[in-house]
Amino acid sequence: MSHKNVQSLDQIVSLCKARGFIFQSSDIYGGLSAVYDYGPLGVELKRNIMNAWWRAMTQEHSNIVGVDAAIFMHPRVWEASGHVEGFNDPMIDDKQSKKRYRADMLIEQHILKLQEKGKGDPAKEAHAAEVQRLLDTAGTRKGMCEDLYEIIMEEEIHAPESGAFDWTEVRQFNLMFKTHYGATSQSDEDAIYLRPETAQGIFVNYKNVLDSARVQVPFGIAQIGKAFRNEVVARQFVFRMREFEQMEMQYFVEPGSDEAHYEQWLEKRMAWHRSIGIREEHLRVAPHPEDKLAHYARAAADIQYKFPIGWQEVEGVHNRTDFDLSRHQEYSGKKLEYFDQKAQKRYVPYVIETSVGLDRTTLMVLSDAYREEDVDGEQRTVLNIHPMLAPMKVGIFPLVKKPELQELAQKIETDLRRSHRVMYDEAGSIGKRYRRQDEAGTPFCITVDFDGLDDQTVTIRYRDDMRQERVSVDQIAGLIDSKMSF
RNA sequence: GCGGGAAUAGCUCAGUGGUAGAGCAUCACCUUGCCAAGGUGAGGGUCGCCGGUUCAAAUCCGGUUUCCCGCUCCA
Repeated sequence: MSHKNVQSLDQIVSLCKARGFIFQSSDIYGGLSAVYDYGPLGVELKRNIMNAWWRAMTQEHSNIVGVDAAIFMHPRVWEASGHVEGFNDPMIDDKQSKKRYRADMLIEQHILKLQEKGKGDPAKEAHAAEVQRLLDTAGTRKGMCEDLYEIIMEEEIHAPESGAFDWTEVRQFNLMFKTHYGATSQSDEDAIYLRPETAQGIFVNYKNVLDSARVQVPFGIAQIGKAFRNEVVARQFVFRMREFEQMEMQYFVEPGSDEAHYEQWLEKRMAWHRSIGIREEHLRVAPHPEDKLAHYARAAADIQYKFPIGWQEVEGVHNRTDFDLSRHQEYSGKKLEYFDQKAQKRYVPYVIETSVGLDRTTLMVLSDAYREEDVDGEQRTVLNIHPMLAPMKVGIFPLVKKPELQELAQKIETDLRRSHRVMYDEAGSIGKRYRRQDEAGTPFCITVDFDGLDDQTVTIRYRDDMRQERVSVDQIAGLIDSKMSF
C-alpha cells in the first residue's frame, strides 16, 4: 500500500472546509481576511490539543500553576512591556504593485546589495557604510518615518517585486488593535488595546500567584488564551491570523540558572511535540541569531515544523531575562522581587518563556496526519491523528440497516458516549462509512453484524492499517481505553 | 511592469444570444453481509463586480477586481 503525504496547503484547506474543521470567518459576507472559525470537527481537535498541552504543563508539573487573565489590560501594561514603542513598524507601500514593505527592511536589503557589489572598492564600501549609519540614526533628524523616507528617496531604492520607484509616504503601523473602553468613549485618551500576547497577563499576576499559590522559585505560570495582532502580511490559512490563540508558560528562575532552564525547556517542548505524534523528521529547532532577538530576549529559538509551505515556527522558547518584571516594577511602582528563604537573598527572577500557537499546532497536526493512500486501486484520504487528539474517537455502525443490528449498535453507542466522542452512522455502504471516518481522523470503528448477535461480538476496525479484530461487546471500552494515552 | 489564462452549485467543471446544467458532495427513501462508485428523488446558483449593445446577455463589447502561469525585476 503506497501513500502520499500532504503536498500543498490547499489539500488541508479543502479537507478542512469539506469536513467541517475550519471555515473562513464571516464566509457568507465574503469572508474576513486572516480570520478563521473552527467547525464541529475543528473545535474538538483544537480543544484536545489544548487539553493535552494544559495537562502536560500543569497537571504533570507540581510547580506550574495556571491563570486565565482577561484580554483587556491596563494601557500602561503595554508601555511597560515595550509594545507601544516597539510593536510599531514603519511601512511603505509600492503604489504600482500595491505591495507593502517594512521601510527599514528595504533599506537593510539595499545595504546588503551595496556591500556585495562594492566589495574591494573603497568608495562603494564607504557609501554602504554611510547608508548604514543613516539607517542606524534614523529618527534623530526629523521623525523616524521622514528619515527612512529620505534614505529611500536618496538611494532610489526600488520595490523588490515590481521594480517600481513609486512609493507612498512611510507610515507607522501599530500592530496592536485599539478599541475604546467605556460605552460613551470616543476619544483616544480612553484607548485600550486587545492584548498582542498573553504573556503580560502572567507577569501582572506574578505577585498575586506568589502570594496565594504557595509556589517557590523555580515555578511556572501557564495560560491559554486569545491574542490579537494587526499583521501586515496575514496569509496562509490559520498559520498567520489576526486573532489567534497562544498557549504560554512563563517559568520564573533564579538569575544565573536561566541558561540551564532555557535548554531544558527547549528539550522538553520538543519532546512534547513528538509525544502528540508529530514525525520527528518534520520538527527542528532553529535558534535566533543574536541580532534578530526581540527587545525583551537574551536567547530565543523557534521550534519549527515542516509545513507544506516550508519550515515555519510553531513555538518559541525565549529567555526573557528580568526585562518584563523589572519594567513592571518600574512602571507600577510595586515591588516584584522574590525573597529566597534558604539562600537569604532577594532578586527579580529571570523568565524562560515557552509560547506555542494553538492554531499553528492544529495546522501542524492536520498537516502531519494527512495522507492519500492507494488501496487496491482506490484512493483513500486519511488523517492519521493521534487517538488522544482525534475529534471523534469511535465510529459505530450497524453493518446494514436492520433493526436487530441497529438496536445493538445504538446500545454500544449509548454506553461509549459516556466517556468518548462517538459517531453513529448507518448511511451508505459500510466501506463508505469507514472512509468518512478516515477523513475525520477517527481511529476506531465498531461494526455490528449478524454473526455477533448470538455471541455478543463485534468487529473493531483500525484507521491506520484498516485491520479488523473480532471482540466481545463488553471488551470494547477497555480495548479503546488501552489505546488512549500519549 | 509585460504577456497569457481563469472566475458559473459546497468541490471539479460543461454551457457561443432564447426557461442555468453534469459529476462528486449533502439530505430522504430503497438497495447494500466489511473498505467510497447501485436505484429513485430532493435541496442548493446575485453565472466575480460595474456599465453598454440587444426584444432578450452566463454568452457580445468596454471597464474593473481577484486568482493562476510565464517573462521581467529582485535575491
